[in-house]
Amino acid sequence: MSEELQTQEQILEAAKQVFQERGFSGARMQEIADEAEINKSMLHYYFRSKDKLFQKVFQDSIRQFFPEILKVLNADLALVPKIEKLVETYYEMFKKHPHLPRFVIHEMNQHPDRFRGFVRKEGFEIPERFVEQIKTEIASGTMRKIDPREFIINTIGLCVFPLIARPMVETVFDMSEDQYRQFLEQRKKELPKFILNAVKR
Amino acid sequence: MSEELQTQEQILEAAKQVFQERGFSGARMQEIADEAEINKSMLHYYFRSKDKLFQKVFQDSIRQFFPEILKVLNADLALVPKIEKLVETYYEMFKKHPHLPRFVIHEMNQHPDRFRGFVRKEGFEIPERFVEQIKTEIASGTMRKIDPREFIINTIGLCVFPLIARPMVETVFDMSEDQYRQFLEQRKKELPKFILNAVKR
DNA sequence: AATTAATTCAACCATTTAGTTGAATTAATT
DNA sequence: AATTAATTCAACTAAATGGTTGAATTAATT
Repeated sequence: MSEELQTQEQILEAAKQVFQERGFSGARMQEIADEAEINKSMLHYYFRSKDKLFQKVFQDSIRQFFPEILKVLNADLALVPKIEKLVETYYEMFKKHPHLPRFVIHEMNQHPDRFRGFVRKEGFEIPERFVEQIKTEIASGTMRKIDPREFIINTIGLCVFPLIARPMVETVFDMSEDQYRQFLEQRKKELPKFILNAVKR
Repeated sequence: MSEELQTQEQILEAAKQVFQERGFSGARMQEIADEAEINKSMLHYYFRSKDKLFQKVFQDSIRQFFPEILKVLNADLALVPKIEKLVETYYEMFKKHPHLPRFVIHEMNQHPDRFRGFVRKEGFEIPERFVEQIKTEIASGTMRKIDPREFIINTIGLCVFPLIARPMVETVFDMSEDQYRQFLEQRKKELPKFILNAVKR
């Protein structure tokens, strides 16, 4: 009894790591079991099947990914500090979960309907307040006219892309691991400038 | 003999489709054979193994992806028409190969060293001329100061992200397939403005 | 037409992998 | 201490999947 929570947590942690790194079809139950330092049959004892376990991990991943970003987007902050905080948030999240964004992107494309259904069910609010904020900024002339959806997608894309395309970035610009990390640090300061300049009047 | 090229081409076309959609680990040799309307053993007759076939498809995909973009980046064009052409090129490529960008991103992250080696071996030139162009623009004061690498990554990221994150875009903004396509069309005009504005002085 | 070479495929094999089971162990309860 | 319930695992099964083979067919060459 005392072990239950710990074991389950251990499994989920291991499953998260393996699934996020290799994707559903690339993941092996044995590898998850090894990672969790338990027997393979425990996975089925706790989660019934690979698919069920994956589902749980995927949903947890989305719950980790979306609300944190949406919270910042909808926060009660002026545009400039909001963008700065958003970039910061993304890069902190990446440090802890380097495979998370690519994992979500890959798997939601494998099962778009399942993804859609889950997001709907979970009731993640659209970044409504942020859309309103953008409209207000445009109306008051502090921001040039732009479709708020474009702005949001651009902002998130700019945060995510260098993370999921890491091997390309390192290869094309001939960076070592360390130079890449350094590049990201520099980027944390530069990116808000880029985004804000793009919508300045 | 007369069939050889046709069959091989058929296999490659089918393999490209299946691998790009499902990834290496998600792809099944049987599905590729079905798609190519041939027997499964033909795959091995022509390509020896799943890995060899995948390698070929992956390399062809990169050959399709990189040089076309690099050609535009390094072209002898002023900044404004160059960015416009780049966006146009990306969106045309996506229409023909909707899974290509995500496929390359996913697989290069699964085997970054293999990717690195291949890009090196293939000798894709870094976008040197474009880097020079950016430096010149900055020096002459037509562009604000920015690390050319940042600018290039931002530009490509902005092109690619809404394509690979399609289910998210459709879900968050509650779009139908058709609305998404329409959104991309609109975006083709808006994106160059965003990029150019971001680096305007 | 006969011979040779290239091409195709149904049936098969070997390995991997998800999933099961029942006995053994451990923990909780009486 | 005895009983009951929860937990763990080694060994197993069933199915999926990559890969092979050899005979049959088709095409090219003489």
